Amino acid sequence: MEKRRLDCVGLPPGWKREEVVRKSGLSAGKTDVYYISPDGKKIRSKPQLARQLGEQFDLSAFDFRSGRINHSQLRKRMRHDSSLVLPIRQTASIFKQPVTVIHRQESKTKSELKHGPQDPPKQLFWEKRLQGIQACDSQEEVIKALDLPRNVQGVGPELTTENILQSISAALHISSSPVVGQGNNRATVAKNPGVNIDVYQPHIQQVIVSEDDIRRQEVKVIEARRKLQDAIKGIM
Amino acid sequence: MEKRRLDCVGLPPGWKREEVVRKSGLSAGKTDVYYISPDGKKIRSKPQLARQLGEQFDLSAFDFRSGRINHSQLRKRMRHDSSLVLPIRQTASIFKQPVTVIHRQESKTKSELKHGPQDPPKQLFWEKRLQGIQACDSQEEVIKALDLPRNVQGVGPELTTENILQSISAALHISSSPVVGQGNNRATVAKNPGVNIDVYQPHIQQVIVSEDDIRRQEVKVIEARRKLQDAIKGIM
DNA sequence: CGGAGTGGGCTT
DNA sequence: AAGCCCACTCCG
Repeated sequence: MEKRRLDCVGLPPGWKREEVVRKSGLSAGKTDVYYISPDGKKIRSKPQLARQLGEQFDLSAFDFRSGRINHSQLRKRMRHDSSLVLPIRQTASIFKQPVTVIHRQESKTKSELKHGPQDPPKQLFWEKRLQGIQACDSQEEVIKALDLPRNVQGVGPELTTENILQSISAALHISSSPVVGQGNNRATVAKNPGVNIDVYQPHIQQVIVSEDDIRRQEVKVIEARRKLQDAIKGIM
Repeated sequence: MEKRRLDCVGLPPGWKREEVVRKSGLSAGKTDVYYISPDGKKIRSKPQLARQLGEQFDLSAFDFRSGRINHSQLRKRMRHDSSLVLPIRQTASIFKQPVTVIHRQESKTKSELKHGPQDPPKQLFWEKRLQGIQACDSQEEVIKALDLPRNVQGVGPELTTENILQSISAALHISSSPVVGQGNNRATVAKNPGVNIDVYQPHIQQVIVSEDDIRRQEVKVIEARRKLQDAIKGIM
């Protein structure tokens, strides 16, 4: 029998993946997938793989059948919990990676908490968990990240451009109220993020938009619309 | 595991029904129902059962989960179509049974039919399809049919007490106008049911209600109310 | 490869 | 939201 044994992207080095096609019976034509551990042991299911690898590995996003990290799985989970669930960095491999958990300062007493429906506490800087995850198009080409305009400035500890973009995207996606940035300035926030950060706003300073900015944007939009019209005329 | 495999009332002999409770996972506690065909094949859904049994069986009123003929299904259909749908006898099994179809005499021409919204033709004596179906209480004890008062007399061919009761029940249930019985007498109807029967009325002669009848009924009601009051006092 | 047992899309 | 179906997983 011809078998394809290949190193597997989502797994530690040394692991091989194998596909076997069923040749007869009711399930003829279906394939069974299994994995060969570095020491030659045959693994036939995801639970078995998890047992073999141990606690250090997070297989929640690993698709056993395809052998890849399943991004649609990730999206499914996110829908249920907009602030994500676990303080575990989301990556494109199954290695669990340490992440600093920053607890929000709890100023409320228990009796105060009893009144009204309680929102779960929002983690500060949770967008950092998205670090290293990149969008790609249908051909799996990674889409280049945007550059930030000069007047958009991060507020918070060690924020990369990537972090800031993710923070803004998340705010636009999740929030139903205006996205305006942090009211407090950088120095204040640095002193005590737990108190001085507005968790409902992205980690950027408030951006001053001048009349000139608005006018320039209007010109751009009109320009873009004209180009689109021309393009459509060219097609029809 | 302990399984209850039982012969199933609504199905041909030899079929067994089985209930399995889900023990783990997100759906723990839910039950799955399946059926074992006489040759041991496991059937897991109603469409699959229909495929297995073939055209000879009418599962429209069969409730897969409970394994019974579903009378509430029947009622649901009646709401949409007060004269029922198919010229198939409704029984307590899923076997399709032959039934004599009586077409209503069509005196209208096609051009006449074009005007206004058309009611579907009402079948005469369709209540006969209900023959053999009996009400039962929650302990599955069959509820004894009522006796008819002497002044309630059937009008129509070969009507049993059962037919008449069903006809009256159906009229009370379906009709929004007064239920008064047939205007024409028995002899006239017997001559030509298609013409002389009022399909919107039950198959009974009009009942003469005298002043005396009314007075007797009033006494009965007052008596019943007093007894109910006494019973309630006894409880509280 | 079969089949019990569960997940999850789709319908009501 | 609840339930029905189906397809899949995982282990014998």
